[in-house]
Amino acid sequence: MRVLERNSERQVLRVAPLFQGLNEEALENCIALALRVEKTPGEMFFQQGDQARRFFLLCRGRVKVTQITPEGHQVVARYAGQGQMFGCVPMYGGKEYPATATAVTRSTALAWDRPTTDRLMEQYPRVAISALQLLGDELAEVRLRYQELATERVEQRVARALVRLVRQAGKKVDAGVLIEFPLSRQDLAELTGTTLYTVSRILSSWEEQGVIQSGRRRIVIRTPHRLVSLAEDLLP
Amino acid sequence: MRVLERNSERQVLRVAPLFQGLNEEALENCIALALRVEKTPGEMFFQQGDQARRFFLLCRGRVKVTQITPEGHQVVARYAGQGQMFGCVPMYGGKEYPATATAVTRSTALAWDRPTTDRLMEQYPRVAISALQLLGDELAEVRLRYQELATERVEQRVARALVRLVRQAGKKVDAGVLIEFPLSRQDLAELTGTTLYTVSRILSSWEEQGVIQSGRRRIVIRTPHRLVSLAEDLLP
DNA sequence: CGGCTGCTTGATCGCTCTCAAATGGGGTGG
DNA sequence: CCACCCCATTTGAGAGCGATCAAGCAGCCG
Repeated sequence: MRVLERNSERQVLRVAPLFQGLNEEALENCIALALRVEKTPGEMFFQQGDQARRFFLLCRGRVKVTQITPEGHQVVARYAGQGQMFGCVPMYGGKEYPATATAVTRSTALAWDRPTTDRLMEQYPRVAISALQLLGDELAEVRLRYQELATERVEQRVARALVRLVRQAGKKVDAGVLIEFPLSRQDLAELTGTTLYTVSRILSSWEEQGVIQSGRRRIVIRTPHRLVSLAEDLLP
Repeated sequence: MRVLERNSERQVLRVAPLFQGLNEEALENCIALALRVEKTPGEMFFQQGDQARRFFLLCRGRVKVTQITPEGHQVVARYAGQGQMFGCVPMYGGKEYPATATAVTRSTALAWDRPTTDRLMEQYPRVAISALQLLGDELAEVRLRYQELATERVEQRVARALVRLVRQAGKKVDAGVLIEFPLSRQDLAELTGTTLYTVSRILSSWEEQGVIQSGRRRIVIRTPHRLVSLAEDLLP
């Protein structure tokens, strides 16, 4: 059992972007230096404001990354999936985590502490290069979402968010495509910069039109192409 | 003259975050490999969609980085100042520039093409580390602005934007603090995700209250502390 | 089966966008 | 040096998107 888990983690790391180009020996070395962390839904890997001691790579599950303002407004920065990094502040010298990471499904991650991180990047420059690339991609992603938030209507933003979630966590079921982790209206609202009420109204209207089918913290897209045209703001 | 310019560029590079920790010889080497680019106000270093051949480091002047949506809505990502990088896509392997870079004052930058960039990062790992850090800082900055856009009112966002601009481009004059490059209401609107009309109304109201004094593409903050409390949403 | 938690829906309000028109400052060309 | 024109800005009026508040509903877990 223990060994099986270790092996599946190895599989994830082998294809994780961060470790691309490393040979088996290097990979083994990285794994050996990692700490294994497991969380159940609702548990947190770290909280906003904590000392940033480690960075994480998600092997299994789904992690919600959120930020909260002094006034108590919460926004969802992203949902991280298998093979993605989160809490990567230590890689670039930040002191505190600027966000909270919460498991939304049972999740296991590998974590490296700060000195180990530095050592790895020194020893395997490819890792630093990959990190640079991943950070760049993330920057582009956030910029895009910023632009959308600044210029698009709520309905379109919600559609876009769903399209993205489908791409990274969609699972075919007979009724359509299911987003395979619990996702409330509140979550969607915090992901798109609106309120739970508005999201609820939008989803209700889509349900009437047969675009989706939803339940409590559960969404199935029945006609993905229709959702995409909503996201692109094409008139039906 | 030529030599004087070269020397001032050297000064900028010496303190630029990207090249921190490099010795004189390494610095000279970097300079030697760079291309010098000069632009007058309104000219562009590159446009969104162009092949990303080089990355830039601004030695003098001010550069506006903008993105435009398919529907033609423009947003300002940031204003880069002396010593900052822009167009750094090549550092992390992107193909096209995701934004346009326009000089707002007479500007000179040094630029490195893609192979040179790779070589520099290989030869001087500190540069890669610094780049990682700078990218990380920028990511945090964008995330913050995203959060603000999602949760704050327009007036507060405009106040925050002005506070930031004062910090990075404020110049003491007898009437208060001047933002030392031309900045229109339209620019401010695109920087804060609102319209030129709303910005105009807000600035008019602030002018009435004596917080600022403004003219055409010109803003002086008379009472910076009042602006800060507007940005933090403290009641006066 | 009870209660908690998430969801729906109605009513209302107000911030902000939109469109229209006028104003004015500054630079340019004669 | 002056006049003109362009562009940034101001201001008003109106509409509407989406937030807010208040209730009621329903699935699900213990």
